[in-house]
Amino acid sequence: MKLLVVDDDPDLLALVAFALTNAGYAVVKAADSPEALRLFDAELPNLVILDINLPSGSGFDVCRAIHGKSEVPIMMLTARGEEEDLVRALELGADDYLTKPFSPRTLLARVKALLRRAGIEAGDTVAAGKVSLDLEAHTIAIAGGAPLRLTRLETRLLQILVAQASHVVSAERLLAHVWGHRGSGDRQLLKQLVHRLRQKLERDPAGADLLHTESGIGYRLKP
Amino acid sequence: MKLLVVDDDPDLLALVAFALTNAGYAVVKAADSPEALRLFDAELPNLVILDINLPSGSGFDVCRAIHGKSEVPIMMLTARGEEEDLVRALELGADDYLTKPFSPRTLLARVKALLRRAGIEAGDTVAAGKVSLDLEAHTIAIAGGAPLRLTRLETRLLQILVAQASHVVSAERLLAHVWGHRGSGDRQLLKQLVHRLRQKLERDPAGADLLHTESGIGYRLKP
DNA sequence: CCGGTTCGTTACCGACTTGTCACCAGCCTG
DNA sequence: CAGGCTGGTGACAAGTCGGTAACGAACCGG
Repeated sequence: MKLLVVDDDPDLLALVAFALTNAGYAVVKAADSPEALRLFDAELPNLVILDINLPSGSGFDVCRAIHGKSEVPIMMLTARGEEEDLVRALELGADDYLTKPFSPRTLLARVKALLRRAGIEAGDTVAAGKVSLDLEAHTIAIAGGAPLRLTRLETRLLQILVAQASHVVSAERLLAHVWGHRGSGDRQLLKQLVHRLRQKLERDPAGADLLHTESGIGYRLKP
Repeated sequence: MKLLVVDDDPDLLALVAFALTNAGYAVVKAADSPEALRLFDAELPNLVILDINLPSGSGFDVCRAIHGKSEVPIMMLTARGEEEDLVRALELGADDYLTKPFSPRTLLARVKALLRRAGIEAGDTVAAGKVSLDLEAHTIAIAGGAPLRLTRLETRLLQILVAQASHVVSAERLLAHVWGHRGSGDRQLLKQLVHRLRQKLERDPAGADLLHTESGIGYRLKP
């Protein structure tokens, strides 16, 4: 998840970037509007945090330019008592705003909310023991071996199994997570999916006995 | 990229300035020849668009003066049936001309051509590995090879792929970025665009296998 | 107006994915 | 032991996905 932060105040810029980096986001920093636009094109961030008070009042221009070329959500930073600017910014396409001063915690909460509202999900990797599941690339790597390609259903199945690593997950829950509340009695689907997944995993010797059957209950991933 | 437009007709001046601004150029406007020369010195534009019919017939003077002090390309605007003036202007150092009336589209094409010919392209480029994408000229150069011309959609597609180089970009996100459809299921557009882009890239041997398919997920650019 | 380019649309093909059925083996219970 | 349950396996059909070709509309530049 990549964020672009634009502010001409170096201290605030560093503070915001620090807070966001700590929260696990990749942060790109810009200090003026030409740099902001250049970095926006080059990095295509998932969200933009923009100070309304850029030198030469060009915060609006940046907002308009970005909103015109992309649907990326934009969060404006404003000083207290600038309601007019705020309204103008929202008209120009900003999606949320934050009044200075603000706490890093508030910033983080708003950023998360905005990302969720925009339907942009993190889609990172999940790991447990020697298995590492990449939800975005739909691959799994076992003990540092070459990544295996997974299908959509296989990825969903492994997602919950890795998350509950070394705990049994009931067939019901697996069915609900992979297929949604569909044919909840349909064990055959699960049987087949597990079968096919095992075949795929056995191509990597280290992954041969990862998937354990707990008879009458469900399945378990042994990491 | 900064352009100086000189015309004594306020309507035409505004129209031309609007078209060029919309295309992303910075535009400086002048209504008469003293102002033109003053602004030329002050702003040092990359290209001058000059009406031949300035009051007191001084369009030629401006042309000569500018051509004498700089190598900047000059485009003259002429009314129909002023061939003599045209020849004189070209002798005085004008590089191209447009006959009024002209469409904004034509103007833009000629301006771009002139800038390219003069070798002062904007150079708003994004790079990743051996590929270098020029967002303004709509060209891509691979491993230092000759630039390939791209269409608008191809450029937008490559922009996001280059920005996320060697990471998978989901079909959803590509669709959203190129067409603006949020979550629209229209994959056929993407299929076609990728197909056409691959054909174009294969004309450069170094670019033959840049675009990788990640089945069920999206595409990836291997730099 | 003409020729070229760009782009959306439809259609078809092959490969992969997924749902479904059939069958088998093991286990438990009456 | 019969019958029912569970889980594993193979096979097949339907659906989906990606690549390719071809047509045509819209647009642009001359």
